[in-house]
Amino acid sequence: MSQRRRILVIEDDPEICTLLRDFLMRNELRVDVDCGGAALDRSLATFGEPDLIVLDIMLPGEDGLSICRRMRAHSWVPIIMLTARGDDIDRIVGREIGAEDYLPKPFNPRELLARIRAILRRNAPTPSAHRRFVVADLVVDLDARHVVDKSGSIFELTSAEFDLLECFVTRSGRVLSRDQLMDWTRGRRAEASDRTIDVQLSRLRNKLDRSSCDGTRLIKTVRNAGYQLTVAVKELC
Amino acid sequence: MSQRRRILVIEDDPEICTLLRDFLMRNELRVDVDCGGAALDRSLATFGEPDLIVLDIMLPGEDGLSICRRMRAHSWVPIIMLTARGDDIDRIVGREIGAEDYLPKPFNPRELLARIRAILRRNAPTPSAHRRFVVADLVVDLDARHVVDKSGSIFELTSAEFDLLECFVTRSGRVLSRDQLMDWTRGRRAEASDRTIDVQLSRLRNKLDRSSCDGTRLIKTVRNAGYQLTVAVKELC
DNA sequence: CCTCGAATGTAACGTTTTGTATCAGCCACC
DNA sequence: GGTGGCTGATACAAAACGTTACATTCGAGG
Repeated sequence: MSQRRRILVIEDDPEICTLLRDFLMRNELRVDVDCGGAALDRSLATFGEPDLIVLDIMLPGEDGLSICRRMRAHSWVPIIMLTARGDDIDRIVGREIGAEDYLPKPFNPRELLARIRAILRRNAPTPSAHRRFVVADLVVDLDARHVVDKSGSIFELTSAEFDLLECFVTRSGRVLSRDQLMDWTRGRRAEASDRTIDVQLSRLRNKLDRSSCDGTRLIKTVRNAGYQLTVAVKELC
Repeated sequence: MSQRRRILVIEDDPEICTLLRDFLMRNELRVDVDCGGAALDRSLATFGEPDLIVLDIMLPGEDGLSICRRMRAHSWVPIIMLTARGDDIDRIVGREIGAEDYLPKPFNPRELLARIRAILRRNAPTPSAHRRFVVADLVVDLDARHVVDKSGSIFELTSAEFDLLECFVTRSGRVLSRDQLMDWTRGRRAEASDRTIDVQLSRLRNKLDRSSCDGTRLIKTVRNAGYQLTVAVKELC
């Protein structure tokens, strides 16, 4: 993907804002985050239409539904609404509002990413291939959500394990704290105790190190800081 | 989606109205819903003839039969009548009334869609091809509502199974929640228990994975979120 | 109208995945 | 060597999910 697609996020909760901006930017998307309908208009005037808009339904001032309807009068930029449980979904994705998709809060950032990618792919001139990464002698396929080992045999991880691995692969080299991993894999539904990440990581290590030949640990512990993927990651095109 | 066909629905039950509008719009059709003969005349005057009319036979005021007969005096727009059990079908589709097709209430929205598609195809300026998608080594034909495997042999799915598959194929890559799948396959008559989707999906997986060679599951589970089709989907033209 | 069989929904049970608690080992520091 | 904070591993219970069996519905064909 030579040219990064631009996503505009309209959201008033600063915590979700940073979470989304970080998460999406690490995933090859250009992201503008702003709050409220006025900001949207300003952004459109300055930068033109983005490739996709993520729009919270509950905003101070003009609400998301109204903004969406207003957009639809003159534009068909795909819009994903962040809804609350109980919102009238049919109306939102129907003709009256005209959103392209919706996502009930609280949501997993990965799920939002999947929806964004799906919509972008649908609107793309050429259907884009899977995003795949080489890690040591393994190949991690983020769209198929599996790992291929040196012998070529496919290797399934559980949902949580793969989420973790995805964090490391797309942020190769960085030390990731437990809090960050928690945020990125669960999107701040984080009620789980801190040690949960440790256990998941232990299970992930078990599977990875068993299938990757050389005895070294791919994911290293950084005491008092978190974990770190210590091998180079190369993206396949 | 170069040109959406326009459907006009004349129906007085508001529940069926919203149901049909939502369901049909999600299936690439432009839909106007209105109630009663006067509304029909108004709509014709404003927007011109639609590509097809869905007409309830029981309406307050002028009934569907009369409206249909009146239309036939000057127009051959295809009309599908929604009939009650016991209505005289021969008369309705016969020369006297002249409807193109009929559907007894209560009906499955999907069945209505199939009939609409059939008629639109029949009346299409160019005999339009089936909408077909390649999924792994299978070909999914949305209009024939069947699957063709690599060996070329046709592969029937049950109605509900195909509905599910259609959701995934037309929304490739997205994580689809159970609620969404419920909405899309039944048009918000969702009285069924949550686990129904699981069972249907299990049955679908059985058939798909048995006929698609490579051992991996085409549809993966995303814990706490739903299901996801994890292979690239290419549309055939 | 009745019967039959396929398709579907529901409930129950088995399996996998996940979160938490617990204990043992490690390291830094005293 | 002892201590306390941190981490790894394991066990176990709870939750989510998969699958099967059975009841129900629906439609075809007599």
